[in-house]
Amino acid sequence: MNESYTIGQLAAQADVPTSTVRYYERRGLLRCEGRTRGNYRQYGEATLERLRFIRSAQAAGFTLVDIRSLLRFRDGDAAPCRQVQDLIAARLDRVRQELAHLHEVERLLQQWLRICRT
Amino acid sequence: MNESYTIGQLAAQADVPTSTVRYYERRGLLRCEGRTRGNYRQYGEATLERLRFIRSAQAAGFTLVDIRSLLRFRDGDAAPCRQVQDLIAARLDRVRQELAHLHEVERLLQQWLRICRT
DNA sequence: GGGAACATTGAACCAAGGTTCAATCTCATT
DNA sequence: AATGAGATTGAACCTTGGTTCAATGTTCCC
Repeated sequence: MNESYTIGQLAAQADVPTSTVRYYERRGLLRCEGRTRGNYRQYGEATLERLRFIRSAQAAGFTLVDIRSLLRFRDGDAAPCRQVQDLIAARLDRVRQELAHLHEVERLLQQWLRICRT
Repeated sequence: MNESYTIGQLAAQADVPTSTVRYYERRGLLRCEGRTRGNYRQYGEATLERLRFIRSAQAAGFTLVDIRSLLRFRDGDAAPCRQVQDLIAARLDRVRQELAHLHEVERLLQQWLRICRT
């Protein structure tokens, strides 16, 4: 029913500190949808969704700069998607490299542990 | 034949900038084995090996602080190894968590890519 | 209307792992 | 001896993703 959140409510819904929400605003990832008489930020559902998207993109390892690009695509319905595909494909590549590297590291650490136990 | 490297030679052998070698010294990971008349740092094989060890431990994801502990063990032949085992085991745990997370991310990105291509 | 809880701002600060700078000195080669 | 490459130092700066601070203003509930 409630059409609008304060920054604290928004932050709580997305499980983020309010300081982080302001930080994202500084970085151009979020904007508040309005201000109250007392100059408090006001947000709606769309921004909550946007904030959750940011967090999942971060969890997928995108930088805030890349996330800004992802969001620009998400905003401009007419964008060619090509750039976004490239971003995602590049990230997927990196993830696969990291996976390979971590498998190597796992092997190495197991070996160190065996050596260390003797 | 050459028993001794300058900082630049050492750095080149390990493929690290000289600034990084000095930084490791500041952080207590390396010490130079002597100084020339002109106050240039002098290093031997042991330090080169040590530097290479630092780089591989970093590649395995240890922080410089943890590497300092690993090195302390490596230095003191009599140390109980227990601490080092714990460090390695902890890192191995983290690596396995990261692997699981990255597999999840890989799945997610593939899905995004499929969506994006439609 | 009073007090707690929450919001505002810009600026400074943090961790990690380095890099860059300025001014000066040393080393190897010609 | 001169020149250029490489070394010395401490201090300041960088990036990324935030957090903390101080001083002040607003809202909500009793």
